Amino acid sequence: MKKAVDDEATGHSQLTMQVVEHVRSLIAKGEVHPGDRLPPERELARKLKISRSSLRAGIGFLSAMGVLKSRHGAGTFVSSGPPALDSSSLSVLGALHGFLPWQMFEARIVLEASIAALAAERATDEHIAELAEEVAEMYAALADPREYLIHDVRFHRTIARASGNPILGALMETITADLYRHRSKTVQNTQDLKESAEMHREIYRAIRSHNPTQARLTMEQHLKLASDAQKLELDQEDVTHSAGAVPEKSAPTSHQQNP
Amino acid sequence: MKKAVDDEATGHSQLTMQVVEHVRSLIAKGEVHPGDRLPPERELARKLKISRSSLRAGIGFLSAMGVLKSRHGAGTFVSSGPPALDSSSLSVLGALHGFLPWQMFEARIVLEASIAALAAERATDEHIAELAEEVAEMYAALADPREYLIHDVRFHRTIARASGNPILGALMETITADLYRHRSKTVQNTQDLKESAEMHREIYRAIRSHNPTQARLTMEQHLKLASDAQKLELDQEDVTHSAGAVPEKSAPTSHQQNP
DNA sequence: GAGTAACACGAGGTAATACCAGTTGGCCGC
DNA sequence: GCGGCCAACTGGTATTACCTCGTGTTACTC
Repeated sequence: MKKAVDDEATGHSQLTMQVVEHVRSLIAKGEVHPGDRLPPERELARKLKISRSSLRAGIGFLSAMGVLKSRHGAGTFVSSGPPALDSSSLSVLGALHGFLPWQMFEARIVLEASIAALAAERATDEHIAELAEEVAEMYAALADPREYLIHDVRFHRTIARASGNPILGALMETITADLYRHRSKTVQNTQDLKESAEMHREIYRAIRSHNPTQARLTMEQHLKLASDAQKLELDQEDVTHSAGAVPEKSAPTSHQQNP
Repeated sequence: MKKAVDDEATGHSQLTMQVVEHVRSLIAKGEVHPGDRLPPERELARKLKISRSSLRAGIGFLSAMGVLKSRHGAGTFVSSGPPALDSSSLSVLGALHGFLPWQMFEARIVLEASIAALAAERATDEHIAELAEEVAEMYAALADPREYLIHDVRFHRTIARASGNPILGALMETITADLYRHRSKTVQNTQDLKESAEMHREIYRAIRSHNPTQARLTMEQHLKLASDAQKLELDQEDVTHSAGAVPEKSAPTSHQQNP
């Protein structure tokens, strides 16, 4: 009997897919939930009647796309949190096809603007209340950039949830996860944070009044500013790293992170 | 209150990442191009001073995200064609988090509409000429659904290229690839195709006249219709497959995503 | 001589096994 | 009772052997 759900020319071997199918059904049947630990590899391999190597191939596949996470010595766990592809997906794909930073930013803006518009249409009172809370916390954390960032992220995630479309949310997570890798080193000054908080408040208001157009616009505006700030960081990093390798204002044509 | 903002300890083992890095640099340095064949596993393993198992873990990782494709007996190849994540990524992720078909369609509409808008801003004369050609071929293939589909896909891909943002293009490819899996069985009748061709022509005209708003609107309109048609197919498939198992319960768990 | 069938070699796929390296928690000694 | 140590888990890596599939070559047939 072949359940072969997904043949396709992808070339993934059958056993690997069998593992994927099994894990999928485990979750679909509610036997394991996000955050749960899977049975140990040796045991699972015995149960599936395959070797541990093959099982590991399947587990590798799933963790490559962010569905599973293995912790050495502890076990293999189902990812919790918002759905998202593995952060390195885009990064590697980008290295292949030469994605440029501005394209990354633009993709994020496009996605989040549309998400904000959807959220303005569909947000429930609970969502709006959550957003209000996060905005408040942002104002309260103006002096603590690390704390601010937490609520910043939560704000955007809440909007994604309010949009009612987890797929768009997942794509957003995938992109931002890649973007945040460069960040978190340099912290913004209080000045910038205040400005940022105000923009978040505007976005919140647009969503609260269920005005998609306004939500889209303010979100675009917000992210454009944020992007510019981050681009500066990137350039500085570049200068710091290459230390005179390339003169200023070098062609941004090869800006991918490259050790 | 926990400081949840994911640590994103991806958990990918070092050796796996070493392989990823190596392949990445191979491509970055232009030593291999899309479509090329990589050295055999045994040889690569020797060169990287790691075991074949570990190498295979890395290769599995890369092919899981659609960067490499292994063909049994032939070798391992770098993916060619437009950049895209592996089609099964979204499929598996969707199975886990319960993505619904309409969300898939909506995500596609959002993406392609934005892409069309960008394309209207940036399309070069060459792009526009290509689009014109594809539209013409669509009209010429009204009687041959299979041929029509080819040019349909090409039309959308050309727009993605014209948008100047390969990242958005990759996301689009990822979603549509998943969507097309259900399709291609049932072919549309000539009636529908004619209508479809006309809409493509309208999109083309909006892009040619560099009118982003119009391009976005017509693209949205087009995809909305296409989605409706495909939803019907899906429903029929459902009925066919489950044969009266669950008649109308197409949405078991409305969009929940966070426990 | 042209076409085709069989073969051999090289590639990835799977398996079995041993051992390495973090995690965890219970047990023992102070 | 408390703290540190050790043992039994866990996943991670390495080694080896063998299977299956592609592909190019060779040899046989017509």
